[in-house]
Amino acid sequence: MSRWQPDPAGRLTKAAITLFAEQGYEATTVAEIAARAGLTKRTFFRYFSDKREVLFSGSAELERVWLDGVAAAPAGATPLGAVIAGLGPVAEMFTERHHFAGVRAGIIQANSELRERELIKLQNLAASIEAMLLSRGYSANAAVLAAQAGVTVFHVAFARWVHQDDPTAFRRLINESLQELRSVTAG
Amino acid sequence: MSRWQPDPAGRLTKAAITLFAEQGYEATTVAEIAARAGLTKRTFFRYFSDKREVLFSGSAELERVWLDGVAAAPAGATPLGAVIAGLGPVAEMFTERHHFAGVRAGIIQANSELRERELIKLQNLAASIEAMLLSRGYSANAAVLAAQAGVTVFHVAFARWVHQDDPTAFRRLINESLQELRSVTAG
DNA sequence: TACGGTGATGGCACCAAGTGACATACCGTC
DNA sequence: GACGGTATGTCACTTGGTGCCATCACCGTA
Repeated sequence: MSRWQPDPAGRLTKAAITLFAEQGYEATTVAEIAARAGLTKRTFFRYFSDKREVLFSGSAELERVWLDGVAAAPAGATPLGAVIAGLGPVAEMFTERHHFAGVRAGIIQANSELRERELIKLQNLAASIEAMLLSRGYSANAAVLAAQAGVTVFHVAFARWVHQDDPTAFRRLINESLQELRSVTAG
Repeated sequence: MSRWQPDPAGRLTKAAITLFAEQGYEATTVAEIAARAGLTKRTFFRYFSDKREVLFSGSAELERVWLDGVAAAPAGATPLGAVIAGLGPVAEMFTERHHFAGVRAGIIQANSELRERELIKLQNLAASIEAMLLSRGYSANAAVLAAQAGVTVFHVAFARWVHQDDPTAFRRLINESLQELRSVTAG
């Protein structure tokens, strides 16, 4: 029996999602997750700073893809235009993960601690986007609001996307949310 | 020495804020807060569901005042117009509490757990506002986005308000944030 | 004054999250 | 086959949070 099995973080994540889906987040202990992955509680906390974080390791990839997309937007774009343009690659990335995203979203929605963590991830994302917009030369005020508005559009569209069947609908839902935000703020 | 001193929740809140400001949130234990208020850890958790909640008991009042303000908006108002109109009474309410709000905001900003709790309070607020907008007859799509946009405007304005000197500037900052959101989403 | 009922508080045992210190196993290299 | 670095395990400990029951203060009543 080898102590050194490959991809410990991946095994822990898989074990955690299985157990959370089966018996709920609160009813699952870290020791249980670790045991299922053939590891110990102490090792779990070497890979994830806390119990919730095991569900959010993917947020780094979301941030990277989105920021790259914003950076690649045409120079003449409006600030919100650049943020929304960055969601193109994001929508592609999520298309293949519709089922997983649904399972994960179900787990998160069922627990308030996990919803808190999701919100702060989105807020950190907004802060990164804001910094990116500043580096593109937009004003500080425009950067704050465009980043917040963009994250709101993403959040609303994402919630709708996981609750319906077509995995390829994400881009359309983003455009719809954007138009709704525009019509609500117009005037 | 009477066991029954008045306003236990208020004493716990005051003790908590003092200790958090002095030595930080993490370095303060619940037992310490309770002892300072002349109570025990067990009693603390009878008044607050967890350690963070001691800083957020005021959010119920914010929600009540804001919702009442939305309900009192003229019938012909746009959804976002009604939400922003509801911020009038909110701005009045906060004006007298500028110093306290600043101390509290400093504590919250210094700790990521507390920022998480603040974000979910805002999100719950948005959900309540959304329900209120639905009851006023707006469409579901408009209600979601107007509630989100209104909370974003409040959040941005609040953050600016606690970082400057004039306690009466809240209403002006709300209007500025709203205009910035409008100009960012225009087009 | 005595009495009993009600509700708030204290005390205790307990579980789970999270951390620090140290021991131990694996892996490559020489 | 010895060696050093890195990942893992073990153990002890603190703290947040909860269930259970005892205890105390208050209040009405006789």
